[in-house]
Amino acid sequence: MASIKDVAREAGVSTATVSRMMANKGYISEEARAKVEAAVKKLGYRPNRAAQQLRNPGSHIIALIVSDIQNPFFGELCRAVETFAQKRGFCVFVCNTDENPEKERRYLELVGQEQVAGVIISPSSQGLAPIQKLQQQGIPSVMVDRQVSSGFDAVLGDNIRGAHILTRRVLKSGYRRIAGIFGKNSFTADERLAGFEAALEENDQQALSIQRVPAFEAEGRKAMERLLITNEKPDAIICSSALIATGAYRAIHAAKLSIPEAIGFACFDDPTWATFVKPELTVIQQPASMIGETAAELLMKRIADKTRPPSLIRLEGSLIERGSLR
Amino acid sequence: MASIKDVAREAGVSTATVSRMMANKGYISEEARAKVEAAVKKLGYRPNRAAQQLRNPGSHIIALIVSDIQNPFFGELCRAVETFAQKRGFCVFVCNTDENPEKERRYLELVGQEQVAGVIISPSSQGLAPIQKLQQQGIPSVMVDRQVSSGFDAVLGDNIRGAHILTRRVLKSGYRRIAGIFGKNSFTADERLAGFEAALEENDQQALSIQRVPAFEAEGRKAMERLLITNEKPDAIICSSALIATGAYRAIHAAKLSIPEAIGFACFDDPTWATFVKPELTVIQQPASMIGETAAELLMKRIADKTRPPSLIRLEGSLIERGSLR
DNA sequence: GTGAAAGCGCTAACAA
DNA sequence: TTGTTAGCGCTTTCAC
Repeated sequence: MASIKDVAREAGVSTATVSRMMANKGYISEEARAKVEAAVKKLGYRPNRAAQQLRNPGSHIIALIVSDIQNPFFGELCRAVETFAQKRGFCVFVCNTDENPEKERRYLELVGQEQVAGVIISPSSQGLAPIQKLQQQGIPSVMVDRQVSSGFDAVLGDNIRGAHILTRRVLKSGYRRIAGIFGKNSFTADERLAGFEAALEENDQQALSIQRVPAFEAEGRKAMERLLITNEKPDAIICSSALIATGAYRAIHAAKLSIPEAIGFACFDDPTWATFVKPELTVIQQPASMIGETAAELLMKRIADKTRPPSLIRLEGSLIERGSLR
Repeated sequence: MASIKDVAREAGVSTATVSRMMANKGYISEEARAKVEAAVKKLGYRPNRAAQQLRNPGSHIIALIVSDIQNPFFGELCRAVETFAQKRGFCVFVCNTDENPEKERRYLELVGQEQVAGVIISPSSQGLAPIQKLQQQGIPSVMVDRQVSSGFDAVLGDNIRGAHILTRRVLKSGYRRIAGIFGKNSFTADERLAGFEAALEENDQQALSIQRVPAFEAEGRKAMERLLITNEKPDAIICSSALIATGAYRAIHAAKLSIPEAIGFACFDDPTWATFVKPELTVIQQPASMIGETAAELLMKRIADKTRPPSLIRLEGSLIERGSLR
């Protein structure tokens, strides 16, 4: 790999001139410029980033650390972040932690070393310490989807309100034996559960049953099956995520229960299959793109001004009424 | 940020000793080790990657450049690559090009500068030049899902054979007016089309109609609608991807055509909704995880030995027979 | 408008 | 076992 010295020699100028020319800084005679350009081309010279970074730390890279790259929510979020960042001249590196705190720690450390301009992260519950370290290094960061501590920038879905709205909608249809299947060890599931219970309480109701399970399809199915063999069966179900809903729906289907008559069904997220089943599913759609874009924008602001006070932004999802509730 | 000098001074040793200690190289007395460790902790010292990289180029990062991070196929592939790479002590940065050759060029250049250990890429059709540049820089790379040129490592789905199998299956059911809706400007769609036509020809048939459209749901729907208003309607449809199939299926549904009697339906990919519709969809499932893992493994091999001859690996998908064909 | 030279933080000979 | 030193490739004064 040709270095700046090689170019300087080839062009018959000093390295300083080459450097100035590469960075478009300072004065350069047309003659020198032409010579350097020719040499650069001839040698296929590309400045060494490591050396540049050693001299002037910083980069135009944003790290986006997500907990599950296969989750369509994060897919949509990634895309939104990317699009916004590109517009501002930043590139995005996406890292997948698989909800694994150890991987998360590794990636956080890695991006710290790589001197990224900022990081957007959906932190695991144990993620506070590494993020604080990031702050200490002076690397701007914003959390998305989950908040592990206040005092940092964060962009979240309004889970409580979303659950509240969805639950009220279920009640409005006259369902009274309402069961919920919610994720376990999950920030969003906790919030959604809180909204669910609050809405119930405000209407002097209480949940028939609340199942908390790992957010996998199989678990959603098992939970639903459990619900279906009890003496007092639920007449409506709320699921806290698409994966859980997928399993729960299959169980209902297998039991040949008619929706919405025998049982009402509603969930968070809006998977493709929601409009393929009959009746179609009533859901709270998460504003994933909006969250991503907002987070990217917030990060840019913090990069520009590290002293601004942290903001917490809540973005509302929308209730999409289809036919799975009476 | 504390530097190695600060640590050396604090510990009362030379920078060389600190360096050796950080890298676990060479001999260090217990005493020195303890002093350095204390100083490191006290100062919160972290080696500067840029400086390290300047001295010893290279990293343990793999770049995974995908054309559409929202596509579940790539989601699954990412995860597989990640899992394999982590096992070998590598981290993965995922970049999303959105099928945009300009973004692709930028990312390829970026990861070249960042001196990643290797790159796995699903290249756009214009992606040859930047990849060759990568090779010149000596950065190992392997292509997945698409091949833009031979002479490089590549791991691909066996699209031709997959389409061949699927088409034969359609023929076996006695369908004879078979139409195909295939992606446009797409390597995989081209291959699938070739397999489709070959299978037809081998059975002395020919396609009733071949639609080539951008791979979006709306386009799939429009193509299907077009097919449905012709005089001679197809009695079976093959779609080259999930997104196209989604739209096509909606059009069939809207037209109240019964599957598989009035019209047979089959497609590539295995979206969640494939088992939510009745009858469930017969599909060719792509071996996304397998492709990802194989690509990661191949990349490791090339990193270890840059002179090995390039391999081209074709991985078969599996025909999943459900009820959408007679 | 240009060049000489110092130095970013680190590592690897080599000498002690 | 440890320290001294040179230098990785680049940018940036500062003097010419």
